[in-house]
Amino acid sequence: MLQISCWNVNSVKIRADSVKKLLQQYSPDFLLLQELKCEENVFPFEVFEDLNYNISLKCQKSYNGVAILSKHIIDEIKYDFPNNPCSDEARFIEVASQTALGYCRVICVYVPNGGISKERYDVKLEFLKALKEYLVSIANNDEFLIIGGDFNVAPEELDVHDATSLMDEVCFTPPERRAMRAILNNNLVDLFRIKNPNLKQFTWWDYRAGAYQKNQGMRIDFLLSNYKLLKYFDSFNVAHNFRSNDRPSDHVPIFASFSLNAL
DNA sequence: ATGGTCGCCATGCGA
Repeated sequence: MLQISCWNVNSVKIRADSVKKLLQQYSPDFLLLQELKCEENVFPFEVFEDLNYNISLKCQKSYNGVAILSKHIIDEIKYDFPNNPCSDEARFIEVASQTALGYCRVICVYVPNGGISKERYDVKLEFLKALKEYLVSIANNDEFLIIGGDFNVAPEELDVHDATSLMDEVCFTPPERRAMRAILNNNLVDLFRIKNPNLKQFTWWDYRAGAYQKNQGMRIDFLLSNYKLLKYFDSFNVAHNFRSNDRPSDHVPIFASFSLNAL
């Protein structure tokens, strides 16, 4: 049994108790967090200290920030990938550990939103392209590989509430969708979609305009695996009830479980 | 077409 969870928390300090509850309730082997929004010296280590997770961080003041919390001993750690156009921002962390299934490489990524300006939009496309090149280079290695994160792209019409009205909106423009599909078409599998081919299920709803109440969201958070790990894929869960919490993140946690019995 | 809400940390900016 191997379970991986992924959540854009939109401030780990505000959401620390909620993160702790997730760890206690689900006990994932790995928890991938995005948008920590704090520096390492104010990360709420004390909230998690009795839970026996190894915490790997890439932090940045006020913005971005990614973490991987692991039950397993961290054997390798990387803080960047080749040709990342946002190397000065905290958007990527990678670890590798021995697990019950075997040696497993885990990547946590926070793709730029790209909605601020044309320049940032172009940087987003470059980021996705460089990330794809990196993932292609490692996907067929003889080890398990899982990538999770907030990709800020909804690749298909089924991944948004209203494809017609969103066609020119950032996160759903054709170039972004092509860049995302290029990642999904290169030896990696969109674990939610392979399990739910026709299900309209979102992972993010805007705080504004009652978007959650109207279920006007997008599926922009993903867990992807290589084919070596896909063989053991068991189940996928979107914890959409987290969006009803007091002071929710605008994203909800997602979970993928793998088991030797899945074969 | 506009503005709606959060979280950063003290003000507008990013999402």
